[in-house]
Amino acid sequence: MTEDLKLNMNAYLPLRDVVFHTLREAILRGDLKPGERLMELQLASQLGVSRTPIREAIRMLEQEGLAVTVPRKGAEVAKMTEKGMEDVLQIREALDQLAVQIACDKMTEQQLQDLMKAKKHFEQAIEENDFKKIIEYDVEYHDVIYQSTDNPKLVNLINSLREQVYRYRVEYLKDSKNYPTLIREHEEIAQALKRRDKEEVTEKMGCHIRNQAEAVKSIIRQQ
Amino acid sequence: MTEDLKLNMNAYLPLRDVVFHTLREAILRGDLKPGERLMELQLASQLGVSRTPIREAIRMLEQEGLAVTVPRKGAEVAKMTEKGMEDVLQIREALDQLAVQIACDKMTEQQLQDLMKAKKHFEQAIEENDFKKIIEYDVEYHDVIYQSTDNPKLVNLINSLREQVYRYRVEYLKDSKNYPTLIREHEEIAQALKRRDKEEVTEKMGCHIRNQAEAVKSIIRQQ
DNA sequence: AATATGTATATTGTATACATGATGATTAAG
DNA sequence: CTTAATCATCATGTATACAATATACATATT
Repeated sequence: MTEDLKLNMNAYLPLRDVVFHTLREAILRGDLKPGERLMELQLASQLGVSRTPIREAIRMLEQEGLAVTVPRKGAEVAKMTEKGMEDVLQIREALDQLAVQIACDKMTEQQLQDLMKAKKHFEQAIEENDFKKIIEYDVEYHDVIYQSTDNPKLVNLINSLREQVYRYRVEYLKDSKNYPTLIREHEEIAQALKRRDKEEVTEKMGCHIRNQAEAVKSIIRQQ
Repeated sequence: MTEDLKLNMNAYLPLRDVVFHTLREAILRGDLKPGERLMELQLASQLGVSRTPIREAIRMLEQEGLAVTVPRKGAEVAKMTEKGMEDVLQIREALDQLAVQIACDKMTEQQLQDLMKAKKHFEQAIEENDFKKIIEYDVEYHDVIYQSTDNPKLVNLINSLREQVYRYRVEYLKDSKNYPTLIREHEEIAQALKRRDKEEVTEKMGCHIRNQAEAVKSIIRQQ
């Protein structure tokens, strides 16, 4: 709550959208922590806008699953239980597997190259121990796969599920003992995609998600 | 637009929620048609509330995928293209298959009985040609399966996908030549669930969704 | 005739005022 | 000292007022 949130006013966008993106980022970064209250007046004065765009942004966060509001009590940043995380990752496993299966059919040569590039950058970032880049290229690696499905609704859905894991997964990516596994899994998935081997890639993606699930759940338990 | 929308004021809920549910129902019933504009002032006067709850409800509809807004132009009921429907149903196939797979493990005897009951009611409604009940028990049949997964996030997700198909699927359910197939598929799925045969139930559910996909797509083409 | 420009009007965007309900502290009763 | 009641305060819920922008139509200019 002590953060000084700032708006990116450059865009010619309704304030509600700017506020929405600002709050969303703050939640994903962990600046706004799970359970923290989202008080309209306070946010309004911090961001220098009125309550109206704040309220509308909160409605949007709500539907994204990033905020929860109790009528006449107010909104707070959504908390994630271990069970909730299990539920989310169960869905993500299915959708990520769907994504790679489609990718086997639709991925272009260009996209395969982009995938290899993201993979390589990810490995370099790990060597350099550049935490920010590790996250960035991990996200990009998966993005290439999602984009190749040519199904925007699937991409949106997975992204909104990813957001819910994101806040906790950061800890997982900070722990260097996980790196060898991650590199290997990315390699295996990429190779299977190159061979367009649906069965193999489905299996490997399943492992990849399930490993994350275990790690993230143990992080939640620690809290 | 000529409809007289009415609010269910009985509930002790913020107006935005009441408005949200009202508009959502109107969209799903087809009273508000795809592409129809959602004008704040007009809706506000029709529903007898101010613009504020209308606006917040629209933000919620937006995130549900039932409305689309262009900044400074306004909101309209989301239109669904054939490609969009394909995309949605591709996701639904994966998630409905996930649901029945989980159901194989978790479904209780009670839930199996509820499933058979919904199936029987569905068949009766078809015999009586009671269109409203046909829809009602088709929804209930699938709901029993979803509930048995014990994964509320999955249930929510599938429901929001279902809504997007709903408006078009109604035509499919009106066409009596589809009934024998539907009855058979429900029977097959129920039997496979009873035997807790994951492979079989996955396959049957896939067929069920893909058949719907074809039908709904042809309905969209006709428009 | 075609394009550009101006103006009116309708609609959305934003701020603010007022109403209502929740929360917590204080006080009175037991 | 405990408990219940009351009230003050604060946050949310809702309505309305005002500002900014888009749209359509009329008019002018080339």
